[in-house]
Amino acid sequence: MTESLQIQLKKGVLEMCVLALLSKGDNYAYDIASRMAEAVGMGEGTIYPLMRRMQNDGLVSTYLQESGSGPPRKYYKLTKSGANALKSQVSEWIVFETAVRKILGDAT
Amino acid sequence: MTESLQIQLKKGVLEMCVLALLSKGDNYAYDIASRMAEAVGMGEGTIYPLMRRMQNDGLVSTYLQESGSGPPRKYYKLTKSGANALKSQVSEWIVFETAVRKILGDAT
DNA sequence: AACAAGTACCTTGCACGGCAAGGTACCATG
DNA sequence: CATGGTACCTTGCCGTGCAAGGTACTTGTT
Repeated sequence: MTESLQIQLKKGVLEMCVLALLSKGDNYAYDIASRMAEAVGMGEGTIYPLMRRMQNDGLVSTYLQESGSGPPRKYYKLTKSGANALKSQVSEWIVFETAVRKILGDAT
Repeated sequence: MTESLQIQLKKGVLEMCVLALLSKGDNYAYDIASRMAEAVGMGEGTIYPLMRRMQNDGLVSTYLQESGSGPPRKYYKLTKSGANALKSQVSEWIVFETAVRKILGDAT
């Protein structure tokens, strides 16, 4: 029950984090998943539906590239609309985080 | 689609916030909902299932009290287990928030 | 040649929890 | 007696992360 907090916390934030990662350079899902797994414990099964959604929403575009080790990688690249989404999501995040901090108050 | 971010963000955090509010004094659902609605846009329909869950989990206990205006209020009071849950959730939150901040990096 | 292990892609079914909308009932004011 | 505020609660829906499973290519080991 307690560990479900972390699961729930991720919801909504993961997309923003992926956008932020991509803003620093194109990347492919498997690598994104690895980084996110380390940072916030994201599972691999999460990334592919997420990337698909983001592509459908026009936030990213894709291209294939050979890798030398394993199957070809599908790279994701931020679109302008994706960059805008990142900006607005970051500001929403900050508002939210500030509100939470205020509620927690001295409980920290 | 963008507004779903805020919805998703709330998941998991609301329980912690309610615990934090209760740590400052007993309160009843309707008032908690009003405060949370102002702070993070929580809907009223969210609070009752949440309080029920928290009671089932032994995080809060309840008692009734007349109100003079409307039906009697059902006050919620933090249990020891609830106070412990608050502490651990807050530290999880801080870890999480730090991780997110790190990923966002200079995107802020 | 055969096999495991690593990389990299993807899908299916499930569980959780917030929300909108709706409903009940009590009290005061007009 | 009707309106509006307080305060309780339920139902059904939807989004999304997860675990588990599956494919296929490459490299290293036996």
